[in-house]
Formats: sequence, C-alpha cells, structure tokens
Amino acid sequence: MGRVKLKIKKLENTNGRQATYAKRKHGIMKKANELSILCDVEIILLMFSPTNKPSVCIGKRSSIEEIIEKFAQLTPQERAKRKLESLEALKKTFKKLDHDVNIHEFLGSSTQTIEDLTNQARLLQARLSEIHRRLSCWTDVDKINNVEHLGQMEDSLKDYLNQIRAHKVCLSFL
Amino acid sequence: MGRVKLKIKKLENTNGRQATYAKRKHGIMKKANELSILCDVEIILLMFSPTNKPSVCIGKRSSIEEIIEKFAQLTPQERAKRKLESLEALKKTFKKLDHDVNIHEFLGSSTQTIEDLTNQARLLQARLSEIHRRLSCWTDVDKINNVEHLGQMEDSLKDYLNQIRAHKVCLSFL
DNA sequence: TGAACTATATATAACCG
DNA sequence: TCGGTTATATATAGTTC
Repeated sequence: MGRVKLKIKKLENTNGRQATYAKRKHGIMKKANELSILCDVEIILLMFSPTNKPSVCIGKRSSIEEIIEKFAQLTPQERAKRKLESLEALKKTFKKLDHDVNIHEFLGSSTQTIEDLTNQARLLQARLSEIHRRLSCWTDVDKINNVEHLGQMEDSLKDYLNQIRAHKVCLSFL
Repeated sequence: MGRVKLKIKKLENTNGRQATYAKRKHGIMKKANELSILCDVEIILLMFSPTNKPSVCIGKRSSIEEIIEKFAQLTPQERAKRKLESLEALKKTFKKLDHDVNIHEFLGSSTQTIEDLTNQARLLQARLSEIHRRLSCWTDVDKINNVEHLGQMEDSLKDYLNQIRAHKVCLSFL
C-alpha cells in the first residue's frame, strides 16, 4: 500500500521502522474500532512501539474483564486450536505471496513461537503445581506449631498471591 | 474499501455482520502480523466473533506473559493516559469523516466506556481491598484456635486465589 | 521532527456460483 | 453458507516541506 511493494520482514532502518510503526499503528487501531462497531464485537488490541511505548485499543461494548474471562473459560485444548486456526489463516494469506515472502522462514518461526509458548505453558504449569503443593501443606495442622511458622506462612502466602497475579492469568492466554 | 462507502455503525443484518466480521478479522490479523514483523514489536489482538467465537493473534517476538507484565508495570495513571491518547487519535481520524459518522454519538459512547471502565476499576479495587482485609486476619494468631477454623481458612484462601486469578490481572489493563 | 502529499498496494462491499 | 471476482475505498511507502 504505497509507492512500492514491501517485503514483510523486519525493517532495518530505525527511523523508518518507527515511522512505519506510527502509521500502521494508527491504521490498525482504526480497523479495530471499525470492526468492533460494525460487527458489534468485543476486541482488545495491545502493542508496544519500537521504543517500548504501549498502546491499547479496546472495543467499546463490554469490559476488558468480561473479554478476558470469556477467553479464560476456554479449555487449553480450545485455546491451542484457536491459535493454530489463526496460524492457518495466515499461512493461506501468505501463500499467495510466495514470491515476495519467505514462507518457510515465516512458518518456521511461527512454529517456533508455538513451541516457545508450549514450553512457557509447561514452565508456568510447573510453577502452579509447586504453588498447589505448597498450599496443600496448609491443611496439615501439625506443621503449624509456633508463631514464627505462621509468619512464614503468611509471607509465603503473599508470595503466592504475587506469583499468581503475575503468571496465572497469563496462562489463560496460552 | 469496497463498492460503496460504509457508515461506521452497527450492521443490522445478521448475515452481513458475520460475513463482514470474517473478512475484516482476516484483514486485521494480517495487519497485526505484518506490524509485528515489520517493526519488530510485540502485539496482542484478541476478539470475539458475533457468535462469540474467540480469535487471537500474537506478535511472534516475545511471550504473552512478558507483554502483559510489561503493560502491568505501568502505573494506573500511565494506563489511563494511554487510553485517552488512543481515544484522541481516534477522534482525529474520525474528524475527517464528519459527514459520514455521528461523531458525538461515537465520542459519547467512548466516554461512557471510559466511565464504565473507571467504575469497574473501582469495583475491582474494592474487591481487592476486601481480599487484603481478609488476608490481614491471617496474621492474627489468636483467631487460629481449632482445626475447623483452619479448614475454613484454607477454603477462603482458595476463594481468594480464584478471585485473584479471575480479576486482579484484569485490573492491569484498566 | 512531524505533518501533508501522491502514487500505488491493499482491503473489502457487493455480487456471483 | 462458503469461496472467488470485481469495482471501489482505504492504507500507506516514499517524498517533500
């Protein structure tokens, strides 16, 4: 969409990258809002500029909480399926541009990403299991035998809360 | 972008709305991926179809967790500022289309959304305060005087965890 | 810097099978 | 209800100011 056809690969010129980001960010935010209004759907768009400045665009109909909760209700299998579907749709789009885009590189890196995400999910799951294991000890009354122990338990509870705040809901997206 | 210029308002025909959603979803997902690759940035796009089927598109460079955490690190003030900035950018875009779009209606509903979000944030904050209040009682050793009480505490702890899982990170987006 | 300008590439509304 | 086609509206790359 411009004077020349652009290869879809990282722009190496820093200024050009930032200029392109600014223009395309505007475009995609407009698209997101139009889609939300036209089709009356919920949408969240979250992105970081090359200089790490974040931007959000939120479809206006329902609260972010509702959107996230709705997505979080899906089973992990469902979520993985959605992710793959998104990828398939993209493959299809890029197939028409075989001569312009290195599809194999693109698909390869996409697959890599899925693997990364899977690994990350495994990692987080392990962390959660650890948390559950530690939680289970709360039911063991014998271990609660002095005030210091209680203090430790409270500290670790706060740790759990922080860990969960930081990581557990992220799992919902995987 | 089509045979006729489209007013940006809810499509009343259900079939047309779904058809448009499918096409535009494809378009915006492609845009999101292109932006992510071209500008080497992190991006999350999450949306629900008119029939509530969710779709996600995730910029490939870093994990979702990193993106969410980075955003969550912003202060509430920063977040509110970003939201307003997004809105301003949109106002600007739509201003050029004054004759096509009912700007006042659009801006009105956007403002409403911000108010909704603010209210929701207040609600969630209250919920969190309640959780913190309840947590504080864990430090009061005198209240732990029998096994039943411990069982109740464990149950309520599980409740907290669920509540936090469901709501606390959502706050990061507000 | 960033805003404005074009020429061109893309997206997509209506249509068709 | 889909997937393809076509005419047209939009987005945007390169450029200029």
